[in-house]
Amino acid sequence: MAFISSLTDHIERYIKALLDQAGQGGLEIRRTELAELFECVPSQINYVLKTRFSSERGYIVESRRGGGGYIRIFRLEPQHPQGICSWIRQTIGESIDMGEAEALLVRLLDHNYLSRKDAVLIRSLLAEETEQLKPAHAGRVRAILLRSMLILLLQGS
Amino acid sequence: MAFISSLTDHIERYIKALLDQAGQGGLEIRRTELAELFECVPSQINYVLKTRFSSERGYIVESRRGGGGYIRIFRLEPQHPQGICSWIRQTIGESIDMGEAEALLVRLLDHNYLSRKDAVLIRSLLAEETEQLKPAHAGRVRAILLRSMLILLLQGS
DNA sequence: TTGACTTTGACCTTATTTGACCAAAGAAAT
DNA sequence: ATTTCTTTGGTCAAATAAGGTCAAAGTCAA
Repeated sequence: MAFISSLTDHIERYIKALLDQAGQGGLEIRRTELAELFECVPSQINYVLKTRFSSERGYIVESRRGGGGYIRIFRLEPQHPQGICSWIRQTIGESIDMGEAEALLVRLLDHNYLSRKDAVLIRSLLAEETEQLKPAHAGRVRAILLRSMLILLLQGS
Repeated sequence: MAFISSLTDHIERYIKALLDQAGQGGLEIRRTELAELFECVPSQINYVLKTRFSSERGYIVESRRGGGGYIRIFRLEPQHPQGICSWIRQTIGESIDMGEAEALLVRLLDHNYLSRKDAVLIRSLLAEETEQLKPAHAGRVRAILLRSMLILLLQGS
């Protein structure tokens, strides 16, 4: 951890300032332009994106190659207090059984992060999609499914 | 947000706007005229049709050469007797690759079943959760995930 | 002096744009 | 009826324009 600002820190701050201006809808940049602005190699930009704008940190990055290529950066506004989403990611982990999943749903329901209707739907989708899987595999699929559905509901529009 | 747009993107938007106006019945264009309008070579139009108006994305394109030649474009409504969710289940099936998934998302976006933000989130979750899986397995997980997320959004509260 | 973080560069993948050449369908001429 | 333009649209591959990956080399604090 450097005390003085590294190039990476500067680029990070620059992008975050742009995001502040951009508001909703996200921000679009060209990798080469940004690299020229900071007089660095283009792959430096990828490093900044990977280390500072990861989904764990609440960002989504999409990009396209070729003519008309771009990099888009979206900041997920935490509309629910504290880091509920990172807590969910932590709690679910690699694999989760039905009992743990149920307990998690109940907690989210209790705290009104989830509507009753959505909880019912999630239960039935979890059951439907894992019923024919071998238990060990079912746990991993359940984790992926539950994590994605919850994050989608909590962050989506 | 000022979208970066390639020529292809502009032509795509132009055709989609024409289709919106045209309603049922489809739309007829002259390849050469369109090419002149956008000051490009005629084969550019074929490229746009191939990449943006594929049957995977829900379009039908027919054409005829010679004097009085034309290109007709029809947009298909996603339709299933049991409703959009059944249509989605059927379309996704047991396994789906990223290209098919993207086509489905674009199609739902085109028909306003999905918000832009939700589409971005879904894309990112699909990528994140399948990136370390072997391709064959990734396809099945992607199918499960995409199906669940879409149904959750379309049926939920 | 080691370990984590950063910086660089060589090489790779993908999307778009262009142009030369091909094929079909109607129109005109024989 | 058949052949020969003329008018369209189709195909494909090369050139161009992005962005991605990965590992080696460099830095810096503990």
